[in-house]
Amino acid sequence: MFEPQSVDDRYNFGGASLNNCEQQTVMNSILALRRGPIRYRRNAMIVCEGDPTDYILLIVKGVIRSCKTYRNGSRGIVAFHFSGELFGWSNDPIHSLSAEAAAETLVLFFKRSALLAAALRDGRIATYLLATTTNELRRAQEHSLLLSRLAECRVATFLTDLSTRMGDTNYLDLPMAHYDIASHLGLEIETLSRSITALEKSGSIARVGGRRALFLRDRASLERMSD
Amino acid sequence: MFEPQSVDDRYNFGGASLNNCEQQTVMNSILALRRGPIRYRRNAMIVCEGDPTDYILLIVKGVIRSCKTYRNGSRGIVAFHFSGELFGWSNDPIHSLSAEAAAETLVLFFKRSALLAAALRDGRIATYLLATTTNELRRAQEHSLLLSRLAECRVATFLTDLSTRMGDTNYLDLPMAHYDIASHLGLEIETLSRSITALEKSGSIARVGGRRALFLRDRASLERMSD
DNA sequence: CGGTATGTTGACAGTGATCAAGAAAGGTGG
DNA sequence: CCACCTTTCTTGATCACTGTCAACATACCG
Repeated sequence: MFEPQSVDDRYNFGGASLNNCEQQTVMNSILALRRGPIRYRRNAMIVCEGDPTDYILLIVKGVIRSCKTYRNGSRGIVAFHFSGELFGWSNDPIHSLSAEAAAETLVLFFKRSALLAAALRDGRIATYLLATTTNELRRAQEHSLLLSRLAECRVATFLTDLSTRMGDTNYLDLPMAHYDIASHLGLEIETLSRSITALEKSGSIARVGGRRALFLRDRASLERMSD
Repeated sequence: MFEPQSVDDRYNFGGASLNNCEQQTVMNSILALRRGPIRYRRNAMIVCEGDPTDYILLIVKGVIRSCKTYRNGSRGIVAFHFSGELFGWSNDPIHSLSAEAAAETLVLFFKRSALLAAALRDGRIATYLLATTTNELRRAQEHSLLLSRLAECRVATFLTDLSTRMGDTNYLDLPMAHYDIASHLGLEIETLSRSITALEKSGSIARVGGRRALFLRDRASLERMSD
């Protein structure tokens, strides 16, 4: 099941509040507990709502959507997670959300109990986990604010945030499907499509090539919509 | 400025993943660092967006709204915080959100640097902070899901959640103004008012007395809307 | 007892959802 | 490499939900 592979310091644990040296030490302590990686194909279920919270995930490569499925089959996407992000920490014994591969994805696993024990022993590990969770919280808060705004603004903000998060070039190759983006933004895909078209017509963005790639032509105007 | 008062174990640090005994120890360590409490009148600004994140807050009594103010003066409310909740932890040097009293409120303060130092020294303290932050994250996630649903459903869910959070009786004296609830739910106050009226007409809730108190007459039907 | 802040109700407009059709991209097998 | 099929995306027409504007009612506060 698990296929170990060499782990080097390419792994970036995004945004902890420790200094680099400490972060390195913490990272090594944590990585010593790893299992995996495992590869998932697009749309594969990685963690299901209701599964025990025995493992924490670290994304090596790809994109995961964290989502909830309603009775009627519709899906709400709480967040996307990218390479280098650690998530799935919980206080409860079972997951309240599913984690699914939004694209081809490679994932490392960490036993929750081992991490917790390490955290109690070494405050730096706990502090590191606290920092990543605090980051995620802030993202969730900003996202909930976003959902009260107009469709075009939600899309513009999503695009600039995504671009920043993925390396800050103005060429943006959307790694997930439109229907995933739409769910995440609380929109239908038709509205998402229309919003993209509107941004294109206003000159803020341009479609590139045949695939779902975009060029952020006027980032300032996109960001102006987000205030 | 700070008016120390006796601190006893009435303070409940809501939802940590430590056992009771450990939680008690941690609580005492944390409380030893307290400053305050300070009293705030309704609508008073406690922390302003952009303020340094030097202090963490513990609500002794009352309700705080965590919110963002836009250029046009409108306000988005990310969350409400109640008695016993600790919040305001951040990775950044400045707050991204304001904290304002949504009702008469009493607050204790903790120096962030002292808490962080204590957390690095004692993994249980860090783990405790991690648990409260994880709770807050989960709430924020569920809230963002809620915002994609119909107005009446948002209101129904808000009411049952609030009732549960405030002690689980079916009499619910709303501690904050309707306009705060509306902002929190991404609605206008007119829509909130209409939704409450609709829930009342359907028999799920009833208004009580002259003040903003409600009786959850059919909790099951309210919860059925939330799936 | 007024005066202000807050909440309710109605009429109408605007945004986004839904339904429907078609176009483009990606994958598969010949 | 092309034909064919499926999945994903785009566009249009219509409808429902919520926002906006306006008037009024009620609670709150000196």
